[in-house]
Amino acid sequence: MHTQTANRSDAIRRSAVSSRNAAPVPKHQRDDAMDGHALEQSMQLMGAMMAYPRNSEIFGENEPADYLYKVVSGSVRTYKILSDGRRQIGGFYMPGDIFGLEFAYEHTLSAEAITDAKVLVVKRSTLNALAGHDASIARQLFALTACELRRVQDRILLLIKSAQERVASFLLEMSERVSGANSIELPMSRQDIADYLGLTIETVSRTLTSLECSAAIEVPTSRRIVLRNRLALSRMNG
Amino acid sequence: MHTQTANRSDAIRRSAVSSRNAAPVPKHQRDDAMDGHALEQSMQLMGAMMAYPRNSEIFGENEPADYLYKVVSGSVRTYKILSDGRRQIGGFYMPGDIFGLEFAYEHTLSAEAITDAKVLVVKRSTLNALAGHDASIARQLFALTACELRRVQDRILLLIKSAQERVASFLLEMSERVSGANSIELPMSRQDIADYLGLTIETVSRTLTSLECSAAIEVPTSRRIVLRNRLALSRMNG
DNA sequence: CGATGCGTTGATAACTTTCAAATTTAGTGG
DNA sequence: CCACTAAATTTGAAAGTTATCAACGCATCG
Repeated sequence: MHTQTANRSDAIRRSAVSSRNAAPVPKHQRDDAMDGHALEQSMQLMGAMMAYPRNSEIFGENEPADYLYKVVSGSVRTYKILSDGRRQIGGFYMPGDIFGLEFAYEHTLSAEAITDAKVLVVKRSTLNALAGHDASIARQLFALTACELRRVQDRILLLIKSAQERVASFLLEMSERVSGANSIELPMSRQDIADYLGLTIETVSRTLTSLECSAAIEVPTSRRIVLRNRLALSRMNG
Repeated sequence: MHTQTANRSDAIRRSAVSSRNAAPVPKHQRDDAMDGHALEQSMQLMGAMMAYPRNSEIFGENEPADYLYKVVSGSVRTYKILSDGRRQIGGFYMPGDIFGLEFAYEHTLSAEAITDAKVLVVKRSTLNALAGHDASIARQLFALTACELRRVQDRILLLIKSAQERVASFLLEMSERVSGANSIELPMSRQDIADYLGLTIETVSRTLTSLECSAAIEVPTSRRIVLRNRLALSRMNG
């Protein structure tokens, strides 16, 4: 089923690159990237730590994609502004996630800090050179790319579904990525969520209310969401 | 479904023989990788030419992604069946196009011949080995991947738009890819188009009718479409 | 305070799907 | 080659979903 694949790819990405992240990664999910933390260590070693204030730009569309980025703290969104003014969010990145991996010579998206964020920045050419010497780094870069592609494909599957399915999928995805626990602290606004899911903020808000009424979730504050009935949410994923 | 695998290994053995008769490659496919035809030539040389009848499976989801495929004649669709029975089409591939480039160890999509098709099949490991020796091949593989990723991202942008915008975009895309001319012969059914755009066949049909009424296109037969007003179609793209 | 930004809620309109039926096209056997 | 059946496409009417427009509540911050 669809949820399965989404969760799986997330887990792979996180297991490959994240270890300072508090959330423990179940063992079976590690098997996909067995060659340890070579990439992570390299990034720590060669990377520059940068601090970005809330809503500041990390890179812009059409800039050369010379760097790879790893979120250390805070969170990040990538996005694109369409000619009609609408904004499509490409993805959200949490501590441990790697972004900027667009596999082209220029960025096709812009990136901004959602909250104040610390980001490790590494020159791509450096990593490529390392990959030439260390096959485990090459494998991890390959695995990251495969994950990114799968993530984008999963989003396509998401976008052909109903509003309720999209929101439910989003909550499950965030739960996996932020903590794995039932209580989620969302770093992003309703508008961010709407632009990610291809909905309006009103529809997102109404859908959350409706999920709350059906006892699938609780919304103590607008940024905190508690999953009360995961099974019900999963069933909505088609 | 399973005959294919048997045929495949058969054909691979007599690979060098059958790869002589190559179809001309559309120009746009070349533009993406400037370092000549190294990759193309390698595929011709090392690939096995396979013939797939209409609607037959080329590979299935979850099979190991050991091969790369290049359409020589006919056309191909990749797709995924969702748990609710809906089908999402991942992409259409025309002569000259390369598919199966999913950048993971297993296919995440299935592939079928839309029409009777001839396909050049090359072992991925062979290409990787070649890429190790010939940087131009490596560059072309990289460029292909970047292209594929961008195509998927563009589709996300498509899926958040209205039915009219999706159909208009689809027609312009097909025009680019099939011939560049205004008259398009579509190899795929309305259902294929609908599953590609995340719409129903009725909506696709109605939208085409409406575009015809507004004189943007002509539909002499259901499979042939003539673009009468590209500008109008482009404007719909947002 | 009053202003401002964010989120929620309501009413209505626009759009897309669904279900049903008519029409055209394609394939098959006589 | 025609007739016939099956499949694909188009069209219509009704229902369902989401967007739009407008108003309201609720925090935060000068």
